[in-house]
Amino acid sequence: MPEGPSIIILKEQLVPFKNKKVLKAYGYADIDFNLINNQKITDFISHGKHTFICFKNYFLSIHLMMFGTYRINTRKENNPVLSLEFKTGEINFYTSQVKLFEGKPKDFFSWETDVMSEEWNPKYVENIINTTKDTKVCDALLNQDIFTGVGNIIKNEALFNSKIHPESLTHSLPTKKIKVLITETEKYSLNFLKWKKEGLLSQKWKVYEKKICSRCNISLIKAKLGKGKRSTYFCANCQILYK
DNA sequence: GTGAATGTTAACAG
DNA sequence: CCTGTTAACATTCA
Repeated sequence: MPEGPSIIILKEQLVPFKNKKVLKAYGYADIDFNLINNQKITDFISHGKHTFICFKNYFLSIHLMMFGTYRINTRKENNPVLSLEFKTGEINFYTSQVKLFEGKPKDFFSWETDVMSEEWNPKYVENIINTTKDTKVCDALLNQDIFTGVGNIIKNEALFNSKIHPESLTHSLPTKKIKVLITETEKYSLNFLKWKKEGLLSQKWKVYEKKICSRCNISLIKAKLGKGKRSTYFCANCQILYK
C-alpha cells in the first residue's frame, strides 16, 4: 500500500514514538538488531516511498514494496520483518524491505524530487526531464530519481489530468506541457493524501481502474505499458500522444 | 486454483 | 559490455 502520500500518513502515525527508547527490536530483517536495541529514536523521515527511522548513529530504511503492511500497537498473525517494542507500545512491519544505514539520511538522499517534501523543487525536476531521451512519460513518472514517491495510481491520474498520452516521449513534449505534467502530478499527490485521509481515494479515481472516460464518454484503454509493464489506463481521444 | 495488485532489483539472455 | 526481459520476493483479494 505504498505511494508517497500513504507514506506521509505512516510517518504521522509514528510521531508518538519520537524520542522513545527501543526496548526490544526483532524480526526476520537481515540487520544487526543490537545496533537498535536500547537506542532512542531521534526522528522519523519520509523520502518518497521510504520511511527512515533515525537513531543517533544509524537509521533504518523501510520500504513497503507492493504488499507491505504495518500495525501500530497491534499485531498480525504473520511474523514481522521488523518489530520495535517500547515502554508505551509497539510498531510492527510486515513483508517490507528493511535496511540499516550508518550515518544520516541527508548523507544519502535528497528531497528536491520528492513531491511530498518541503524541499520539492519543480524547476529542478523540469531540468531533469529535459535531459531525458528515449523515455516514455509513463516511465518518467515512475522513475524514483525524477518523481520520488510517485506510484502507479498517481501516474495514471496525473497523465489523465494533464491530457497526455502515457506513451508520449518526454523530449517531444512542449515545455508548457512538461510544466503542466509536473503541476498536475504535484496537485494529484496532495489530493491523494487528502482523499486517502478522508477515505475517498478510490471514489475519486477518474481513470485508474475505470472503464469510461469522464470527459469523452468513450471506453478507456487498459494496457501494460512502459519498462515495468505496469497497468496503464488512458483515453486515446483526449490524452494527446506526443512522439 | 488463477491472476492481479499502490514496487524494486537481481539474474539472465542475447 | 550493454540492454532488455524475466524471475524473485511475499500477501491478499476477487
